[in-house]
Amino acid sequence: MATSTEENYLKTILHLEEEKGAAKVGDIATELQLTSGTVTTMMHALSEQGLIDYAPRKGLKLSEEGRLSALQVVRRHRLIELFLVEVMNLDWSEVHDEAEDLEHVISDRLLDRMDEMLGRPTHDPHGDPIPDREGKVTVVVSTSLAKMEVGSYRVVRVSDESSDLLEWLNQKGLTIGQEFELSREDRAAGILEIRRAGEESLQLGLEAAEQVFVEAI
Amino acid sequence: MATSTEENYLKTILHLEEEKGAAKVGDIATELQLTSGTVTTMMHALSEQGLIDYAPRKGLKLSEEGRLSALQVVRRHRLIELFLVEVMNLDWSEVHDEAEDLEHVISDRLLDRMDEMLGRPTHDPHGDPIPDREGKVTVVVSTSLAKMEVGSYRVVRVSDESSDLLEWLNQKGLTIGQEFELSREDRAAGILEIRRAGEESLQLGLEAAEQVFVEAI
DNA sequence: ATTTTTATCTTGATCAATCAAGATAGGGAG
DNA sequence: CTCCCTATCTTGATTGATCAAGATAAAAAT
Repeated sequence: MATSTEENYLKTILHLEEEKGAAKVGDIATELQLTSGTVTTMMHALSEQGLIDYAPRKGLKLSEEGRLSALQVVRRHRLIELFLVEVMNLDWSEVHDEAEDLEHVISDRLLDRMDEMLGRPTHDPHGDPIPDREGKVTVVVSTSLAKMEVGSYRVVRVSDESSDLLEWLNQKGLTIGQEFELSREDRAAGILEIRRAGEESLQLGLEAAEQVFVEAI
Repeated sequence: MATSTEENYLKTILHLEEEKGAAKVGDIATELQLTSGTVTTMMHALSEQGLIDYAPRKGLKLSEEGRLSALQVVRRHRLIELFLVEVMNLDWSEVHDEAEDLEHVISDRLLDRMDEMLGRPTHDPHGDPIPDREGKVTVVVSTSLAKMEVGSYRVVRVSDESSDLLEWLNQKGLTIGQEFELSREDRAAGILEIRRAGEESLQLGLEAAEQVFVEAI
């Protein structure tokens, strides 16, 4: 139905709606690295197909149908990422781009095989929830490490935007589920210190900590 | 480099060159279900890129570079098919279309993981050879069952053109490596009879037998 | 040698996705 | 209330892939 270009627009709109409450033409353009004129054109096309409610200059939002389509794309993306990590033994830092391409091409049949093989998982390698076939998502409650005070925490999610960060975290063993102690927060210097039993303590910049989401334990 | 459309043209040209000695504009058009005008246009583009040697109205053939590109696409296609059968447990009758899409999208990194996981295989699920990274292929000597006389044979390759036939063969256990006896050839009626120890005998039309390649044992 | 056939080529048009450049509307500044 | 800024929109052009219809050349038939 939707072309892969359209799928990418839908995914971006969903992302922006979750991130900032609403998606604006300019933000979509920035995220997809396109000019706003191009985005405007596509908004008409998506509106035509009933995938978004669009009132020129007033705003736009995903229709129920559009939201479901977007969630299916997200589902494909995250299942593929998990498959690449679990089955193909790729690193969590290198699966995003691959999934970005595969998500538009994989058949429902193959996707279901992956899903089955992985035991109908609910979360991808970065801790993001995998929508089920009906588009339902299990919400993860977590707060950015950057906002936390000294105490004990568990990593529940890491933003997959920066593969450099993912690589570093992986190397340091700070993966999903990992428990640690936030032993020092030096806000002035913008540095957090992390400790784990039997490991050297780690220093982490606030920038990076923004991307790591944890729950208290 | 080449778009996936171009990759499909290259693959088709390679296929026709192997099949009939040379690829003609009209045959490419038939195989890809396009008009010959469209193909002519693409011939200019491929020629421009040095992927084929093209003399309008006189003929065309893959250049060395084009042949290597085509072989890489074939390699991707066949490795993916084998992966889908061996790892994802899909049936050999349903992997062709999936591979057709995936072959243009999968990264070299992921492809190599598959290759490694499968133990650097040399043949796909239909018995077709998988070109190596340099484009070298291990040729399989085999003759169509349709041309054979009464005797003992082993299945070494099956054309993957008809998924119906593949399904039927699979159901009857006539898979790659299977040994059997051609017990009767009734050319007039266009029917062959096949026997295997402890199995009921099978009747196979010449049409179908054309697609099954065997070696004498 | 002339005609006919048929494959191949060319041309003009279309569709999706895009950009650059210029037009416009709506919200805030004065 | 008027002006201006900025986000959004419109327009005209481009690129890749395609088709339909008509032109042409090479081969085959007479």
